[in-house]
Parts: sequence; C-alpha cells; structure tokens
Amino acid sequence: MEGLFTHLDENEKKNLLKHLEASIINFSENINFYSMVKEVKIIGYIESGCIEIIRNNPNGSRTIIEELVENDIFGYTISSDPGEEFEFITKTKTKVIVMDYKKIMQQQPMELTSYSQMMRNLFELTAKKIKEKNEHIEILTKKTIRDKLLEYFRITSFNNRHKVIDLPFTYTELAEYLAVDRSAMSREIKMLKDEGFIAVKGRKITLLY
Amino acid sequence: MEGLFTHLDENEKKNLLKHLEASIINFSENINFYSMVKEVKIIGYIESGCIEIIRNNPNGSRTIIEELVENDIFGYTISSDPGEEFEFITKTKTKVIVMDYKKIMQQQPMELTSYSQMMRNLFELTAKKIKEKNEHIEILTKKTIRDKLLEYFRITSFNNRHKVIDLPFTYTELAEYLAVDRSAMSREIKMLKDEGFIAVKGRKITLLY
DNA sequence: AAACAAGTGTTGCAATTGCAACAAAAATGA
DNA sequence: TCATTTTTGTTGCAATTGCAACACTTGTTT
Repeated sequence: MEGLFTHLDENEKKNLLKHLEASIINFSENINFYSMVKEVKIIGYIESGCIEIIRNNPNGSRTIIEELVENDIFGYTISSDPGEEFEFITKTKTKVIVMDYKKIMQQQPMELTSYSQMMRNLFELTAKKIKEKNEHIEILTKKTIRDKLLEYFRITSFNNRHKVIDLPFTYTELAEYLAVDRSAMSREIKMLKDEGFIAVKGRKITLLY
Repeated sequence: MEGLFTHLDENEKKNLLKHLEASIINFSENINFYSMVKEVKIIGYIESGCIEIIRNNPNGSRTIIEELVENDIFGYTISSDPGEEFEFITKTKTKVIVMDYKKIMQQQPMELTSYSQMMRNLFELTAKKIKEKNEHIEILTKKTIRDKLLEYFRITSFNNRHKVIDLPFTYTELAEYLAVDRSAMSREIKMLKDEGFIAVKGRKITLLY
C-alpha cells in the first residue's frame, strides 16, 4: 500500500513534516473540521481513519464529493470560492496531516531528498485517483442501468483479477455510485440473475460469462 | 497557463530532459502512436497540439477516455493489461514529450532543483485534472437531463465568473459529455429557453437566473 | 461554386427509469 | 435479549429518455 511517506524512514518523515510546518491532528468520530482549514489552501493526508467531503450547494442540496480513507489526500481540489461551503466530516476516529499548500509548492532549499520522495508519492497518489475517477466516469457514461452494472462488474473484476466480486459497499451505496435509483437497480440485478449472467449471494456477485 | 516546465528556463529544461532520457516527438495529424509507447510505462506530455485517448473494449466498442490538449499529461493512468487495447491519436500536428515512468520515479541524485520543480508542476497538473473529473462526475450524477444541463451551466459559469457561457464544443459533443441523447438534450434546452431560464444564441448560452 | 459532410431542431413512440410505498430481512446498539 | 434503525426486495405507475427518422442549416473540401 503506497502512502505519502513511502520510502521515507521515521526520521526523514519527522524532519520533513517539521520543515513543512505540518500539523498532525487526531479527530474523534463525526467531527466536521472544515472550519479549521478553510482559511488557507492546504494539502491534507489521512494517516488513518476515513472522512467524507461534502459540498453544500447554495440551493440547499448536499453532494458527497469524495469518501476518503487511509493514504488518501484531499484539499487540493477544493475551490476557494467564498460562496461554496464544504464539510470535512470524520466517519471514524481519524488522524490527519495538514500541510500548507504554498509551503509545499515553494522552492525547497533543504531536505531535498525526502522532499522529492514525497512529491513522487504525491504524484502516484493523485495518478491513482485519476484512474479511479476515469473508471467512475466510464461507468456513469453508460446509458442504461444494465450497462452501468456490467461496466462496474467488468472494471472491478478486472482490477481484482477475479470473477467473484465482493461489493465494497451496500447496494444502497452502489446505486448511489452508479447514480441510479436503488429499486430500479435491484430490479435490473434480478433480471441479470434470472437471465443467467450473474449469481448473487448477499454482497458477493459471481460473473458467469 | 501552467505547464510541466513552468518556472524552469530553457537550459534547465534541456538538461532535465536529457537526464530523464526523454524523447521529443513531432507527429502530424491523425497518427496513432500507441504502439510506440505501449511496451513501457510512460508519462507523456503535450507541448502543443491535441490528442484523443481511446479504449477499444474486448467486445468491440470504443470509448473516448480523454481529449487532451497543450500542457496535458497522459499515460500514467493506462493499465498495463495486455487484454486492453488503446489508441493515442493526434487530432492535429502535435509535439509530445515521452518520459520513462521508472526514470522519473527513481531517486534523482542530480538535477534536484529542476527535478523538484517539475514534480511540483506534475502535481499541479494532476490536481487540476482531478478537479475537472470531479466536476464531470458531479454533472453525470444528476438524474435528469435538465439537472445535468443546469449543473454544467453552474460549474462553467462559476469557473469563468460569467453568466454567458461560450460552449467549448458542439451540441453533439456536449450531449456526449453529459452522456445523454442529443435530441433529448436539444428538447430540454428548448424548454429551458421557453421557460425563461436561459437565452441561446448559437453556442452562446446566457443564464437568466 | 458545387458537392459533400457534419451539426442542429423537431417529433412520435416505445422502452427505461424514477418514485412511492410497503413488507421482510439484516444489522446495530442499548 | 429486545428494540430500533438500516438495508433489501418488490411492484404499479407516471415521467423521462432514447431511438429513429427527417428536414434544414452550417461548415468543409475540391
């Protein structure tokens, strides 16, 4: 599992964080810490735990932008528009490292070796994220629920090199991920089952083609 | 406009590229150069021109994964699965820089200053890309064509700080971006117009709310 | 300038989907 | 353990959408 400090030892990491004036913060469950970081552009990193990034639209609706877990980074994509209001909510006990974006993006006269390594890790993490986003978009782009499901199955099965898919979330959440109505999705899964394309046992789906 | 070599002068760039053993290639229009880079994991960068990244699915369908222009990077998200076949097609005359992924991700004993700067730029470019993908996902997640259009308008208008939207593509392409049927979208735009939400003049759309 | 290709507007109709509502099952937690 | 919440399966129905087909406009090429 790759993280932001992969290939750095504890000492290098400690010095780097000090040099970047990073804050390490431990949150308990269900804390919204957006107000703590909203003033400055940051790069955040989840050492352990998980959080949800939510946007509150001006019209009152709420959108879950991202669900982040250990080793995920965040903050860099948030627009600095005063009209937009976000929530950074911890879903469990969570340890977060918060760094000043400017500090990271300035010339770094010292600590170059570990700094370079961190930047490489940072790039790997973002590249992985883009790949995930591309997959999500490819799924959402399919026109029917059936095609969305099949595309999701195809990608997941491919990534895990396995014909048995162990859903990483509930069916309710899967419907949300596919951006379709849950009951309509349930209907479609039943049809795929009846037509012999898949076998379903709880949240385990086996591809039969 | 930020690029991969922003904040580097010509000499630094030249040395860095030499050190990374990068290839600079000029393609004419409509060339598929995927076969030239498929063997090794690369990071590609478009100095000028534009290309389309297409995936050929095993079942015969083709998906446009990305349309890339000047200053875009590519290659890092392509899976190394032998079953997947891609096309990297130039849409115009295009100048591409191709770098070996491994070379970039290895410890860099020399050239550290310009290397660090490039890594910072690389991160900025990927971060921007994630932001774009998030926006796209947010649009695709809306359930009705109307809501997709309004979300697209909202984001575009916000990013440009302007109530007049000059579509960066044809209506046919917009429909593709929103993943909806073109004629159905056309129908919906007409209704938005009739209801007084927008004014349309060619590919210029004015938000009236 | 003529010929051709690509993009756009419009419509009827059938298929798909979202919505609402409810019961049953499973998971959670006190 | 029992109570409560969350998840899941199911169905009828109305609304939305995709599809097909066509005419018309716009843009491109020779």
